[in-house]
Amino acid sequence: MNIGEASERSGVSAKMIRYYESVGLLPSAARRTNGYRDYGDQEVAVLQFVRRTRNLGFSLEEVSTLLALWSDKKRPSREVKRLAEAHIADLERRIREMRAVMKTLRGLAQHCHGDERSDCPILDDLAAPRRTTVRPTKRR
Amino acid sequence: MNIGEASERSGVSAKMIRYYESVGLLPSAARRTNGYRDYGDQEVAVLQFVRRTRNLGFSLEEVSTLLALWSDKKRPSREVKRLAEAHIADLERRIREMRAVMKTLRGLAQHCHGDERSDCPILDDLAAPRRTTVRPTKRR
DNA sequence: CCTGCACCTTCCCACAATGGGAAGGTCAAC
DNA sequence: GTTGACCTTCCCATTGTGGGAAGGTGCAGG
Repeated sequence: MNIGEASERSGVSAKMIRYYESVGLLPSAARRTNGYRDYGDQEVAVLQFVRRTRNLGFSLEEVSTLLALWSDKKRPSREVKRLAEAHIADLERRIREMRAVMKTLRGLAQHCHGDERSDCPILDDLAAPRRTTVRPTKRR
Repeated sequence: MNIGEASERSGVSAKMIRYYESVGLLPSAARRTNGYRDYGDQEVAVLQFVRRTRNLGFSLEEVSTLLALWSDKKRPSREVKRLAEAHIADLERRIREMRAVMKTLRGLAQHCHGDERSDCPILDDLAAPRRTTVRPTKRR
């Protein structure tokens, strides 16, 4: 089947399928005589795997690792689990950070009238924080 | 003072200070006769405002708006509050999404032995999900 | 006076992952 | 044969940040 149909079946855009191939996440697709890429059910299954893994927030780097583990029938499941748990820990860390930011923002917004008046504790605090503000954190 | 000192005092890297200027977030800095940028306490205060606002996760676009509101003494505080609350809502949405993903991942990881054995429900599920998986969501 | 070092300048490159779009080839249906 | 829906590759933009090159400046010590 053509890339369009593979895209539709897998839920991965044609653009991304070509991109994944170009960066080596996927093997080079078979080509027809006219130069068109040619996909089978096997390839669509891989694309779906990629899409689902991406949907869970894994980076392409991690997807690549998971694809390798997937095709390695003898891999210890430990490795997969470790990857999943590292990802969970990462999500937890990011949520904690976002929560801290929210807390600060809520505190600020609470004291802001939010009406016609011009005095605004939010801006005042951004200009010179009264240590209720969260500390900077590594971004990712 | 030179850009290096302004950077140190504000916590914004020299690289970023130049970048912010280049994209119009900040006005062009004054220059010495030798071409070096020259900063005063005023400018450092602005840089600190930017850094703090960035630390709260606002985009440069939003920082720009907040800077404008900050310098407009007559703005209604409503506008600032609205921006802050929109940002809070955005954080909430993203946290909800990440939580859903975490739930899925925890469920998968739980059923994976994580030892020498090779069978792994995580990979199995990525290959063909048994509808405990989160649905795709708009990324941002 | 020269040298070295720390600073400054601009400019280009890279990242991660995705979309937009141009210029051109192909194929099927009408 | 033309039209329209595909496909191909290639380049550009995004967001925000850092790395690094090539070259100018300024000061301190010899």
